Amino acid sequence: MESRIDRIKKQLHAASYKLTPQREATVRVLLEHEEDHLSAEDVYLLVKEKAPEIGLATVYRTLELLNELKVVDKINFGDGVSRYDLRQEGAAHFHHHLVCIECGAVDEIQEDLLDDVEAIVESRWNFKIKDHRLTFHGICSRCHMKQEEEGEKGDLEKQHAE
Amino acid sequence: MESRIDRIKKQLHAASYKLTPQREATVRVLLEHEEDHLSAEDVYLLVKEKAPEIGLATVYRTLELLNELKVVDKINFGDGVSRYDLRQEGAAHFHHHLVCIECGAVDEIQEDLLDDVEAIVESRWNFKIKDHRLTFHGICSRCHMKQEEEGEKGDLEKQHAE
DNA sequence: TTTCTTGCAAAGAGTTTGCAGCTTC
DNA sequence: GAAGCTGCAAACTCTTTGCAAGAAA
Repeated sequence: MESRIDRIKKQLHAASYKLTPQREATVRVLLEHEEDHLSAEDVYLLVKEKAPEIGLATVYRTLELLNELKVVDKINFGDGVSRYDLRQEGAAHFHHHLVCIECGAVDEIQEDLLDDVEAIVESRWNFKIKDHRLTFHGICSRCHMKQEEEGEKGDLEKQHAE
Repeated sequence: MESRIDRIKKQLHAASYKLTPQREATVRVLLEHEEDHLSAEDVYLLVKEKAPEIGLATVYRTLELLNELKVVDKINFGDGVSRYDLRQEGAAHFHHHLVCIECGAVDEIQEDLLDDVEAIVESRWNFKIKDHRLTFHGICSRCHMKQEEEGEKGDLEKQHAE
């Protein structure tokens, strides 16, 4: 069976690039951290564990390359660092993100949800959409629950104080 | 009648900040370029025209301050520069953007359009939305039209060649 | 051989910070 | 005169680039 890395290799070859050991190590790190939103530095440190001789510049160049080939999407959550997110295979659109302003966690939404909105934008603004970025900032379910617990605790303490 | 700058002044005072001449000049530049998406450097150069002695650091500090007070929103379109966008007065949500991948133009969408999507996200992911960022990347109406014209021109040239 | 790729170090770009001096209340 | 604010320069962070050496076709 053809693995994901084989398919990426083919994509590289199709664009006349090679899958060098450094590039392979980088891709493997991305595959192993598909849920995360790693910065170039993050990727570099993880790749270094497998290929200690790799340089940060190579990681940047590889990520840039993968971005060109649309294997990864480069995204910025406003903290001044670019993050690299593996695109779902065959996904028509880039997925969305939920960024928690309490704990910093980043969750993904794979569902598109934007079909209707995009239809409106394309027709009303006569804008041909090629890609999108949608990020919600707010409080994730985990922090939400934690706050409710603390609220109850507070209530209990108040009761004790009475 | 109370002007927009007066209201911003009040907001500053409410948070115990002053509207110094430098801050006022910066705010005025933002008001005069409400349609644009200026970087800190852009703002700096424009403010310099009115207040040549101002320093870049002051502009950064002022923009940071205005961002805190939610007078402006800081946004990043992926070109490695932060841009500062005046928030519509009383707007519940940050507006959306259309970034043209041909000419780089950035247009704004003031309509919310995301109500339904946000309702789904809040209930299905149990995520309390506080803010959002939505940007579409694609071809703006102007470039679109230009391309069609060129297409026609191309067709004509083909006819001549025959 | 020729072309592509790499690691290193240096450079670049954007942003933040330390600090002495200046305002303002 | 205490507190806040400013301009300047230096520092810092993230990213890109030049280049000589190395690997692959």
